[in-house]
Amino acid sequence: MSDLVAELEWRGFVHHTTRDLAAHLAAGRRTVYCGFDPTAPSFQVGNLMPLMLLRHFQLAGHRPIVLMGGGTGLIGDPSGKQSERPLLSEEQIRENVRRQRDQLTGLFDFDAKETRVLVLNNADWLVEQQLIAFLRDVGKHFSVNVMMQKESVKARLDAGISYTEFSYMLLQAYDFLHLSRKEQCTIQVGGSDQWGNITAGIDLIRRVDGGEAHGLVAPLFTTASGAKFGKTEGGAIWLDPSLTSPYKFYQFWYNVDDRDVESFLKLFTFLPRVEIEQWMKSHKKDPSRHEAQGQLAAEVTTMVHGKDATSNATGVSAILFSDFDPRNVKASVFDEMAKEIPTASVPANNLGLVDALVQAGLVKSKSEARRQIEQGGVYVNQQRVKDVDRKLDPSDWLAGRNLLLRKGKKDYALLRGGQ
RNA sequence: GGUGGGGUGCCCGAGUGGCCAAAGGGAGCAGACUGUAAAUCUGCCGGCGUCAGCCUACGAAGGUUCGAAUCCUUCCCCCACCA
Repeated sequence: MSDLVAELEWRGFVHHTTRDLAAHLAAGRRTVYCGFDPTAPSFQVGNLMPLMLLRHFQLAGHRPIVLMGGGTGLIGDPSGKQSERPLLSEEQIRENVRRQRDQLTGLFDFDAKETRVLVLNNADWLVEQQLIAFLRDVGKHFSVNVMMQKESVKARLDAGISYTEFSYMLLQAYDFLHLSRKEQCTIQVGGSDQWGNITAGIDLIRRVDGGEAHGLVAPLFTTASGAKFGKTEGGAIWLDPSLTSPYKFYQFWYNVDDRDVESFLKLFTFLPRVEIEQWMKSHKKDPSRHEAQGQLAAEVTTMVHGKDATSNATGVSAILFSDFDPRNVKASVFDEMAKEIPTASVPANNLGLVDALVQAGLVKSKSEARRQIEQGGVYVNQQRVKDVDRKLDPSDWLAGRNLLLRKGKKDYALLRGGQ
């Protein structure tokens, strides 16, 4: 386990660490945590990076703690944000915690004897915390002057920051202290914007308990094209299959820029170094085969959604992106598609194509639907349609009740209706 | 508290009485090219529509005017300098 830091460095997880982290890890089994504020009902691919980090620690023989921010989520972390965020309701946070918790199942080993992952919720110790006691026991160890120097605060001095968000750092520091006492946790990991909060915790542990603690932050992630990672046309890519279908999820990874595949394979799969190097070798020889992307997509989809989901996604992808005639597709295959691509039930008769596009969710408004048709971006059963007044008629329904709508190159939806 | 500057579409930003659904850029979408790539080029980019036009929009609310993002009043918020 001594070469964990080297392994993480090679994979690109290390932006910054405390000085003696490697020695600290080499000396024995450690407990490491990462916090996640439940600001959404699901994790998204952006959260995958710290989750992978924790999992690497677990694989290397350390014990990971996933800390759900049921308490800190009520306050709001100013780190990396340019403006004050609205407060989320308590019910919202509770619901988000519940849903995100379920997504951890496939990502960690819950059964290992010594290194079993621990999932905690800081609402359990923060919500009941008494204000006066907190200010006396914790607040006294913080210097406002130092806090003002932290990037998360400094960046907000112009735009403004509420006292609530300003206090966030103390809560996160206190979490670390709490976990170091209750769970002998000595390491905290996170994204690079968490560095200030992590060192705040390390300082607190040293001041209050004279304890030693460490931190590691991953680099801020930017894709080759400069776009924010994890966002596509439709918005964020979620881990929850009801928000982002496994097919869409698979497609997200399959479409990764050539220039990014290598770092993605390192960050988001557990493939060993030699294997990644092999994939990259064949990728460089002929990028057009999309082999590395295919491998990446299969690995990540399997990790998050399981083997069956991956084979469905590859199956549907193979059909949709081949030169196929939907007229020859069997009803059972449409049934498979229906599980993976957006599907809408519509009346069978006399529905206008414009309305169909809206109902299928491929466009936001009728105006946009018309525009897309006029620009040649709309296909009914893979046939381009340029007639804005086109109605769907009985001959459009395949295998009884299926109609494949497409907008642009790769945006599909299935309509079900017909007789 | 005082003085000055400012709040425009997803973001940045021009626009100071009609020609403004609002220049330009970015983002996004579509088309061509291609490898379900990148780069590039072209088009689109508030909603509704029987394509004539209608509705909603330039911090908020009122007002002046035939007519306002543009003028006036009040209010809210931000920035700079001064105290």
